[in-house]
Amino acid sequence: MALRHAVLAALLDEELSGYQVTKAFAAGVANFWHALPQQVYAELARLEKEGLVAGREVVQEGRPNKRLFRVTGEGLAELESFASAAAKPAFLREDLLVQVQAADHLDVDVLTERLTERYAFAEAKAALFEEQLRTMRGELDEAEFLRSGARVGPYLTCRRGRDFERANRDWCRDVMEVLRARRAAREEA
Amino acid sequence: MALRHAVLAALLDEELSGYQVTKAFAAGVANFWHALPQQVYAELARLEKEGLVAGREVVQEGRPNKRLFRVTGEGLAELESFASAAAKPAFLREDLLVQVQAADHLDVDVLTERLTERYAFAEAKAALFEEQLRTMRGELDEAEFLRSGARVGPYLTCRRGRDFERANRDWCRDVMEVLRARRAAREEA
DNA sequence: CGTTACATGTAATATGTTACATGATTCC
DNA sequence: GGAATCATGTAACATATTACATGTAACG
Repeated sequence: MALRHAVLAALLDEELSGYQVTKAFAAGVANFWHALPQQVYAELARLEKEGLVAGREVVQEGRPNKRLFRVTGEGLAELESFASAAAKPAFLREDLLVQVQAADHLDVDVLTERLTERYAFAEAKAALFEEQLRTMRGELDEAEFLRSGARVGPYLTCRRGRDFERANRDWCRDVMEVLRARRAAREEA
Repeated sequence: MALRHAVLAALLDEELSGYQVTKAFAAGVANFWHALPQQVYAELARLEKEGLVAGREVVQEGRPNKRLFRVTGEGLAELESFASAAAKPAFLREDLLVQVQAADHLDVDVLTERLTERYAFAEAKAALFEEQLRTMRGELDEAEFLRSGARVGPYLTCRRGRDFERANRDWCRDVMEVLRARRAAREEA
């Protein structure tokens, strides 16, 4: 049970609907956790039943009504106890790394396609995170924001996401270069 | 179904027992995939039934007998078709990021403990990967190995693992410094 | 007039985790 | 004498994915 904590953390600073939490998991939060809409809705229902979040109906016109959730005192206590326990080590799962692991047995052109796609994806995601960071900073420069900004948690995790995607991008570039050079060497021989 | 491809990729360059594959998933392979022994044994059984790997019994004295597995032609074809399809984007799951996301609502000392633990873990893992890289390179320097080494796939994925853990380590250090400075500023006021 | 965004779920299936089970050998 | 390594699983439970279901409104 750990999705619950990711959901609680996402709801800490603002009231959000299930739909918005879902969006967060598809974008920013996805940087450290991943979940499908169905899981988010199910988890919110469970959290509400257990009193860790409280929902309120918001009637809308022109679009479906929604329910906004906020973290309760009990929810915050749950997060505190979660933070007291040792974190499980990270858990990375990347198809592309499996494919590169097998690189010596696979077609270079096919792999290069995959690496090119991932390069573009990483670049786009890094840019998105960078924009979110700019928005959070507002008018302050980074050092000043980190010193005196109201909330730095989401900023620090977002920065990790940006750097992660930058590293992915650079790695894709390097791997493509290595595969290209090895092919050139083979063709010479 | 993707664990199967991670297992196949791990078996590409050498014949391994289920136990050894398990060890690989606990160490190096864990850098891009993660699985418990039970899953590995179950997956190997399934792969063998489907003809993607072939196992052979090795009788041992002083220790239990074992079965060594190698990838078959069909197994390699399966990997090729896996590489032809677009890779799913990475999938990161890190408790500590959830905890830092909530940093502004949690106790700094508790979080610092978590960050210190993770810092040490990342450092140790990066060192382990570095050692594996040295072993793979042998006497060659990196550039030469990448140009002319027999198999570079495992090297390239291991390098990504090393850099990932180095980035984690640096991030932990930076986050602790930010939290420390903010507390100092608060205590002054 | 087709697609995307908004908004929320259920049901069936696949995958992953936890607990349990066994038993010899080597290292501290 | 106790823990770790070698070696392989089964069974029960929890979590995640895929497919399906519904309906309005804004955007191009």
